[in-house]
Amino acid sequence: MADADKRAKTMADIARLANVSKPTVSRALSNSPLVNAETRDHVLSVAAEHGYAVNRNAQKLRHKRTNTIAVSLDFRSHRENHISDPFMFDLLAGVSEALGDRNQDLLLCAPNHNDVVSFRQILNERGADGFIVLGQGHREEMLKEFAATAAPVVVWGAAADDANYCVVGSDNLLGGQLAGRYFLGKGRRRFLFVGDISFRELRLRREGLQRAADASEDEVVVDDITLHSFSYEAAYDAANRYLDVVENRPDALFAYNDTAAMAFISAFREAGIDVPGDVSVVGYNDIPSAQFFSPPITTIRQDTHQAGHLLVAKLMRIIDGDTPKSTQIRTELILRES
Amino acid sequence: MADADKRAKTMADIARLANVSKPTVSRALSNSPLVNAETRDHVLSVAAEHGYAVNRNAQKLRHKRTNTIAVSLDFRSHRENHISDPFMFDLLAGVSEALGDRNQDLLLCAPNHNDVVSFRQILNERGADGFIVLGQGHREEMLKEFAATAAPVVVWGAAADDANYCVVGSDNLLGGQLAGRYFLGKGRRRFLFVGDISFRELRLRREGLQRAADASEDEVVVDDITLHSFSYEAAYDAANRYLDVVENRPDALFAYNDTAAMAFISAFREAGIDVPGDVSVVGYNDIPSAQFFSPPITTIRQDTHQAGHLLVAKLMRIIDGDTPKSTQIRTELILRES
DNA sequence: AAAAAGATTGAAATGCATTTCAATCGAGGG
DNA sequence: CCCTCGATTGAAATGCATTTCAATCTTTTT
Repeated sequence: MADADKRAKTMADIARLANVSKPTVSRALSNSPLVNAETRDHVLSVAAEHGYAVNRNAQKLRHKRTNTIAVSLDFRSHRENHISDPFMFDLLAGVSEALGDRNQDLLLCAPNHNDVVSFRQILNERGADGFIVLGQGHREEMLKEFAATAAPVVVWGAAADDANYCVVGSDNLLGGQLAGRYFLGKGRRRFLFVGDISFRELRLRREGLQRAADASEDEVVVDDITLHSFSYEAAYDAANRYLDVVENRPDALFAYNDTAAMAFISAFREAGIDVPGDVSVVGYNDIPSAQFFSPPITTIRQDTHQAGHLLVAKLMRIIDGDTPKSTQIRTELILRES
Repeated sequence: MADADKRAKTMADIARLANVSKPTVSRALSNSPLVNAETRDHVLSVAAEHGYAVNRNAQKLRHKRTNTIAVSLDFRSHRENHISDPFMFDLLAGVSEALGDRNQDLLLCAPNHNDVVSFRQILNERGADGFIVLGQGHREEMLKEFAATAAPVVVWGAAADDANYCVVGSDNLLGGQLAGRYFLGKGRRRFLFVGDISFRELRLRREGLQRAADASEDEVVVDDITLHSFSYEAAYDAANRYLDVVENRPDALFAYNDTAAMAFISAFREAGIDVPGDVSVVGYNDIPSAQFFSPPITTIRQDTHQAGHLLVAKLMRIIDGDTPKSTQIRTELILRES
């Protein structure tokens, strides 16, 4: 408190004030056994008294490690998505917590371009040790190239068989199977899958649904609607166009996320189709509004907390030179009224 | 691509490869007029060829500025809030975009403790130029102390008259007035405000509601329910307890956010009270589920995009030594069915 | 043609913390 | 009593980019 001088204190200042040398201060602060206990306590008290804090940039420059992890989040798709999907926010919260536990800084990035150069630049220029990529996208090839530049990276999503990078994601196949079994249990036999299967995650959900259908003794058909936008409106429009042309209406609908499920339910009801009377519906992600929608939506929930911790744990191992395997997180069906 | 050497290139490497000195490389990269155009192009091409990127840490060390802004976000209250309020996510998206535009890095922080030391530490140790505080809280005193340490900080919320720091926030007073006038227009005369007025923002919303009531020619009463938790359940329970004891039921309800509005509507309906027949309801924030709730909720929307840009613009001015005034953002009533 | 002004460039210093390596001191061994 | 070892400490080097200041080379001015 007795600091008239405005300039921030440096380690040299503390050294002078404590009558020791810079290396001793450095060692005291890092709790090195190379410094006498008394000396260390003295230095620490002087440092505290003057409110000294190490200059992280100098520290990062000297160490080759920055203890900073870049997290890329595609806010644009969030905005586009009229009814925002809070799922990514939960994931971000999980990652933030996990990084905090490990004393790592979180650099939040919204890359302008989805190319290797942009990603590589973030790592190099912004000075991050590793990269966590959240948010789906058609980026498998790009990420493969990126990982090939020896970039420590972990991705949220679904792993390709030949992926050269580590992926943490939902058990999409199981998610689809859970939905399918739920439908079968309700006596449903005409499934409809809504989603763009050019995304691997969604293709797997579709595949899980199919497997459940194939496992049934009765004949079960699975129809598809491909959506090319993530917005509520796009889903709503697609639902209406579908209702105009469809011959045999489905009695079960599995949507790639809760937003799309809501859009379809609204369109169905307006067309006089009852949910859950005529059609059973299952969504994905268990976003908060799912439980307050009318009817409350049966959906697939993922453990975002676990996801955040896994993403971080794996990335740290990669940075340390290890090559951890991809993993899928806990995935469960939340039974509600749809 | 012809780099067998794994070690990242330094500026000295590029200087040698381009047959110039380090200062020339530095100037070429920063587009300084102090370097000949031809020389600059040559250096740039050599740098690009070898995939060189400046070491941001060395750069930050040398400049006194880090071009990094710390953003604190209280994920805990987000988790507590059972139905998550995507509002903060929107705000974060706005801030992220605005920082990106200005080429500033975004360091996302979830401070463990709400004390000056923790906040100061983030600024000093993490090496950020300034601080954006998102998320409400009882922190006015702490932030005052924090700002008094000459910390460049901008806060999302409501400004106290004697605040020594810059605040950007909703026009809460107007928000309350809009709700009140909406009720009056529907012939409502018994208002109920739901929220904890120990938070300045909510106190102002309550005050706006009161002013609208006072401006009416008829007699209008305003009742209060104070919630001490932000969760959906807490609001739902409070609604039921209220219904047990209340003598004269309200005919208009203004809730501090959309989640609480939903909880009250659910409780009211279960008690046989019709919304909007018996009671008109206005929420706050216009979260996505507000429009899909049954009935779709009339609510107060804030321009989060503008908010993000304002927060950043003001912070940059503070860092440059200016002292911008606090501001309120656009606030409007979204008419729906409640 | 000499002098002054301007354009380019580089050597060395700087920012701050960490690390290497050598120096010092007292203790235990022979 | 001399020597070696361990403990403790500090001087100097290091990491990388930027900045100051002086040096060199061109032009322009008179």
